[in-house]
Amino acid sequence: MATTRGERRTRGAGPVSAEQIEQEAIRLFAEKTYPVIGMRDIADAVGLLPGSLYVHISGKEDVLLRIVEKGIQNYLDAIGRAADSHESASDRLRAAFAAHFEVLSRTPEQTRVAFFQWTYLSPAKRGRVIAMRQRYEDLFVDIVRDGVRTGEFRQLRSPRVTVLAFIGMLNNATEWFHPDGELTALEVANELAETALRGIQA
Amino acid sequence: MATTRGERRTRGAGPVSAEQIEQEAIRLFAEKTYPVIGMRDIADAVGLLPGSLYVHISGKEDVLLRIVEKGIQNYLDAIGRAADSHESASDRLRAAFAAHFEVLSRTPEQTRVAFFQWTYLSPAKRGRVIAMRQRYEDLFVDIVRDGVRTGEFRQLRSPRVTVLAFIGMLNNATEWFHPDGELTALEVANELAETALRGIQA
DNA sequence: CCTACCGATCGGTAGG
DNA sequence: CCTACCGATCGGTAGG
Repeated sequence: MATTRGERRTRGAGPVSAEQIEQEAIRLFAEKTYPVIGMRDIADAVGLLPGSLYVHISGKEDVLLRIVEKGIQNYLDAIGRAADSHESASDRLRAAFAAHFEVLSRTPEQTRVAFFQWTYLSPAKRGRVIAMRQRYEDLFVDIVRDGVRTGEFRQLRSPRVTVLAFIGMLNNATEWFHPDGELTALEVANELAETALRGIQA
Repeated sequence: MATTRGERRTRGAGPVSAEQIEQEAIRLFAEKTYPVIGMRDIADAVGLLPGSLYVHISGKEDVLLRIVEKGIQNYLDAIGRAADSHESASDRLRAAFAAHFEVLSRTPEQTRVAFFQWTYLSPAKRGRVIAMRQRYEDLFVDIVRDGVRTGEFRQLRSPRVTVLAFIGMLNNATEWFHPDGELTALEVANELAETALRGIQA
């Protein structure tokens, strides 16, 4: 029941920064989830005593908020670039899938926290996160609607449900994709984009 | 920060059963997740004092285990029947999607707990759950492999990745599907099965 | 950045 | 099923 806490960092390894605290928090939250990680676990990981964390951060929830916001922003940036080109809807969807897996392979732990643990934020802090998630969803909605409009994609009975299914597929890949697995991020992205596109092309 | 606890049940509404405790726990875990729900919350919901819960249950984790195991079993039963017929692989995949959404629409909260909160079980109790999840996955793997073997589906570069994507799509639907939404469970299942099948058919 | 500590809350139990 | 309570742990702070 009691978690064995890791050893303290060796002293003299330099002063601790808020950035380092976030990095260790990402690792711990991704491994065990936010509510079961204590400030004492984070303190152990960076080699401070619990109270000393508050020199660098303002509170536990604030650490989570920063991790989540930056984590989603990584996806908005990468997929935003992919969705912005003047290529066909098919090529933009392919590029969006590739961008998604590229970010996932670069930040797998932060992705787990950002996609699945933002729900632990108090209502007051959720607003911006929900808006960011909406923008992320809209990037895909726009591509699919575009393709349907130009006739590149077939008339879907419910474009929204289809997009939610695609996004769910991508989000859930966080649970099984390993950056150092048999297939590279690009290979997995291409495989899934191929199936998704065949599924909706006219 | 502090959760306002619900009121106690009116006394005299009959004795409490383990079944009722599980039902309230499903509701609360689905709403807020296992670690942030206290035994005091569950006690309030069923109208007992915290200590009295232990007349009916042996511990918090045991309640979670039962919810998770029954929750997954619902899917194994329904999808197992769908996957067992002598129809084509396409029809069996369609039936499996329909069965999935039928169970989801019947037990949305238990699904949320079973699919996403089994990770809070201690390693000792995870074994059976992981085995059940594997059987669930294999039901889909078998259908897809079958279809590829008979030439009904195209040669996939990675059948496993494709199946994981389909399952991820279904699992993630737990987050957006509403039983009383615009589309029925069967309509959503058909829409997604259509796209998935077009994606992999030869 | 540490020492020392706060009030609150946790899952669970003894004894009736 | 309640009364009364246990030891452990939680996020966070005062004062240096």
